[in-house]
Amino acid sequence: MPEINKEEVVEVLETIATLLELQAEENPFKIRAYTNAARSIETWGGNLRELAEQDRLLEIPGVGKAIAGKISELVLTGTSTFYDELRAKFPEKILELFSLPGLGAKKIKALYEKLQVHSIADLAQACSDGRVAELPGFGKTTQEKLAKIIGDRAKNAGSFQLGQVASDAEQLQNDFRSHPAALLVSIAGSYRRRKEVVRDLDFIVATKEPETITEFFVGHPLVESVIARGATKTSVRLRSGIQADLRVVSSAEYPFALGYFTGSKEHNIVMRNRARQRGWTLNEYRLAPAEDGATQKKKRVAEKIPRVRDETELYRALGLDFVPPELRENCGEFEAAAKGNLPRLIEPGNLRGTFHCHTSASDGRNSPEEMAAAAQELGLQYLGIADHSRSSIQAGGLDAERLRAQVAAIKELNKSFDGFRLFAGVECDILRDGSLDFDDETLSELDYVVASVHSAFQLPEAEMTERIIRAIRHPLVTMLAHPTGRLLLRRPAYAVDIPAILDAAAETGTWIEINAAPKRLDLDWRWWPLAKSKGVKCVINPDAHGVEKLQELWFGVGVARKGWLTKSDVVNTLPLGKIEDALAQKRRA
DNA sequence: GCCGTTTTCGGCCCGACTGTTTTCAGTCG
Repeated sequence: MPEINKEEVVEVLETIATLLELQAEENPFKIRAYTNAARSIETWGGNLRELAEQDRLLEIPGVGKAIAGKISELVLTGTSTFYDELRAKFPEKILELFSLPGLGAKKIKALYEKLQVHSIADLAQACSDGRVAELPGFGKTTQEKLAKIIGDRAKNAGSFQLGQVASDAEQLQNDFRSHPAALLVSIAGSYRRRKEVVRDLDFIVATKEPETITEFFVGHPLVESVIARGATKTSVRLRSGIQADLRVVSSAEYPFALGYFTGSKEHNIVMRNRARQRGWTLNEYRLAPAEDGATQKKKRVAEKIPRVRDETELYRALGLDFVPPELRENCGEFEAAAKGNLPRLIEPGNLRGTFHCHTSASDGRNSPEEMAAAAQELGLQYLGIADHSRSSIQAGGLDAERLRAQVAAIKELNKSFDGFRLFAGVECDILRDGSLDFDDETLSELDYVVASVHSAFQLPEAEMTERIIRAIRHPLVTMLAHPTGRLLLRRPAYAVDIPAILDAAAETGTWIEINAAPKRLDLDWRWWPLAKSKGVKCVINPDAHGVEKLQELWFGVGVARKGWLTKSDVVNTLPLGKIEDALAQKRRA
């Protein structure tokens, strides 16, 4: 029987929603119910299989009797009759049409039914034949646009790692802030929420001269072409390929626009509902009295609308503490904010050191001296050197002899520092059977050991989980690096039972890494609330292969914040003296 | 199909922009 994981369940539910849209006369709220359930499960920390076996799927918000039945069938039998039947009604490749901007269910339905368009390839052909322009609701412009999008598709894959677009985002934000007509400036959207992958950049600017600001935006050197330009909203394509949207608003509208366009969509829906409960309506410009009959029918007297000058006052108006953007995913932030229980999230300035860094001894570019100097410039008190072990041949992994030489060199270097220390470690491969790449004698000469998987990614989940847990249980292993091995937008996570990994880490006091390299950001933020509840400690590491990469720690802090972590959840916020104690204690345990 | 500090029925967030129309549907966020 095939194992179905959570991601696959989410995908099935999303696909059901998409296909239902293509069905004639389908209830739109039924479609939304499937989407809601998918989103809800995506962020649910529990184990679906366990829940299904105990008949407790209804505990997941947004999952009712019908959807619970489908999930249950999926996780217990590996298939869903409803899903399979739905899939069979439509051509296999029709789903790929949804990835084209400007095409939604209605238009795809028309293309499919009237032109027998079954795939992107079919659509490209229909465009070049001129058949698309003849469809009602379509036209020559649409046809040309679609043809161009299909042509550009390879170039603009559409999704970007946060780190790929950070420099564009920060530069545009800074340039807006330097503009004399810009009164208030912020980046919004998923970038502000520190999502690991973003599809566009959103900028909110308060100004009395919208035209001036828009003109400045479309003329910015980073801009390649203008997609749409209106009085309040302008969209452009940047040279890097990402789309950037600008909203110009008044100062009074700014906090509402900033909140609205920071999202997430799910967060905004709850915000609007809270406004409605108070007899108000919330949009991207203001809080206003609700005009609709619903409120009157319910004979509710609307509360007086308080003054809102910034986001904090907006949250306060709705009975909430200010919610940091990273937490705005409707994953429990409302319950906490209503009760005053939001955590004080870790900040970049809290980090005192970091552990997982490479040098030119393996596949890094700088020497330990250079890495140490860069770390001190960032204000860190310690840095751990953890080059690859011998099995990582592709990365120039060290054998025991070279490792000993490096340890000796680091000891020597440490004599030259004042108030700073290099730790000698290794990124030790976890071999296929869960054993480590060095013997205990070699490992015990180090200050710490980072264990990680670099081979045999295709193992079945149970075997992979057992392999990693064996390494976690090894008394000389200090921390587990990039626990799922994913490369964002390139390679999926290997199959592994993360809750089981977290249990083993909690039991042995082994730290779990947030790998801050933008291509990894692993362990994912969605797992950290569960990890924290189990008492697992986090370590934020840059996996730096050069001095400039140490700054990527910033992305790791974003993940930690998104995972609700505070300073005390992250071990490398400890100052030098205390981290030395913590390392020694782990060895004794 | 889901949900309920007012509801087990009757709701379900809402506005901008585009391209097609000649007053609006579709898409997007």
